[in-house]
Amino acid sequence: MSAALPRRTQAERSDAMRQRLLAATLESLAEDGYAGSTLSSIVRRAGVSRGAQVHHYPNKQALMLDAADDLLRSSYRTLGAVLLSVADEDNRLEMLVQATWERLFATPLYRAYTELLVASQRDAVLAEALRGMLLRVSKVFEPAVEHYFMPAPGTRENLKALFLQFACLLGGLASQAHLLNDTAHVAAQLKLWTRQAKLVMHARKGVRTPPPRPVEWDRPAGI
Amino acid sequence: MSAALPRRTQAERSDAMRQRLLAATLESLAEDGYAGSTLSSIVRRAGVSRGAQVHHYPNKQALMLDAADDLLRSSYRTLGAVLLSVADEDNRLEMLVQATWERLFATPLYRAYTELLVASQRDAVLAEALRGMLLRVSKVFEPAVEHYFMPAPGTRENLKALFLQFACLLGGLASQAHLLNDTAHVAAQLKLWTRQAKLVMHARKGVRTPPPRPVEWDRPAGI
DNA sequence: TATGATACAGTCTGGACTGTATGTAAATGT
DNA sequence: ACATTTACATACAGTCCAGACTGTATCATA
Repeated sequence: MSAALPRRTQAERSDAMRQRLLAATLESLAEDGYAGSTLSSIVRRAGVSRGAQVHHYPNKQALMLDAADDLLRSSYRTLGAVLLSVADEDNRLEMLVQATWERLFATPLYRAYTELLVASQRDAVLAEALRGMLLRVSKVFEPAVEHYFMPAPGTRENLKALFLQFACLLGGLASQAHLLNDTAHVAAQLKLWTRQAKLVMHARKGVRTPPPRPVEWDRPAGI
Repeated sequence: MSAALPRRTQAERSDAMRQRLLAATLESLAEDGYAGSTLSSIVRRAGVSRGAQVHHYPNKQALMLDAADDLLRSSYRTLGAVLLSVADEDNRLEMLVQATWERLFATPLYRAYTELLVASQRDAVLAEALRGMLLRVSKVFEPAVEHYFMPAPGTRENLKALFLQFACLLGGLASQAHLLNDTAHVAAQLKLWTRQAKLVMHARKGVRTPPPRPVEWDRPAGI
């Protein structure tokens, strides 16, 4: 009976299908890795046919590029939520560090990102895409940092460089976390960086409003 | 004529063949990635036949495990050379940081390690092998750190944690270096960490002898 | 030097994957 | 209502890979 299929419009059908495919792709990247994410396994995971995928994405690279875009977009939104969540906190830096780790780096989505990142070492198109997306993310993240924090008086620390260090540290930590049999190492590392950062920066007093951010990134998908 | 083949012993033949296969495997890992390193491509790169590989390694995983062992062993030796090279330097920390980056992390060998690391997320055997090897490396590196450096007076910094941070930072940096179009970022990050580390530690005065290290790791190959 | 063991070479096959080609249903425009 | 476009489904073709298999050369030993 067509009660379960209440006559969707073409755009709705396409969007829903693309969504399912992208979600399945990111899941598959996190679980099975880049090479293990075959088109067959992805459509199986998404519960759709092979034809649906080939209709929306002519080849594997197109699907991966769109998945990367979706991933970065989603991460941006999470980052935004994290930044909002620390807006009125007192120990803002600790909260930011912890939340960034828990909600961004210690997630399946970051594992998917790792796969794309490693694959981008041999795929120039993917590399260029990731470069552009990261640039857009940082273009919004860095003002947010300046919005919330300032160099400690007497220091002239480059906050951008400090947070790039933070990102690299968390990335390296996440990549090797499964080899460190003691999970306390991670907590210790987060504490360590927080302590170091506090030496050269602190939260701006009285700032409780979220930083500005471009609205177009809040839309779930599509340009 | 057998002039070109001066009657090698069996062990010599085997060792030479394994060496060629391992070198080709690590090359292939760095260039073509884990999934791209097929047995066919590896033996082609090594210039040997398919039968040679299957004789020495019953399956792909065995080859990869031995390659990982060879990689870690080689990295250990490089690390040892780096530590020796900074033995009588005045600005020891800067030298150590720079040399570790240039000779360890900014090399094809580290790219091969990255591939193995990512693959180990889905290969429990490989993960366990890497874990054990890393443990052995750190068991030697950490005493060397204590040998060369000490916490700055007044601080009670954990040098082990600090160098784990260093390793994670360099790892993350190396993984994303190809996306940072400005190579100055890397140099800035190395400087930044050096500056931070100097706040809490410094080189031991008068120490010019290399740290102790187990001899068995100096042998080029084999257990 | 005869015999067995080891090292190496080349081929075959079943399976899996990507891209393509063709067929059907649903939605849209007129 | 009907033609056309869009969305999806299924079948197929060509390629590639890992492991198995068979054959040959080289070495060790007695």
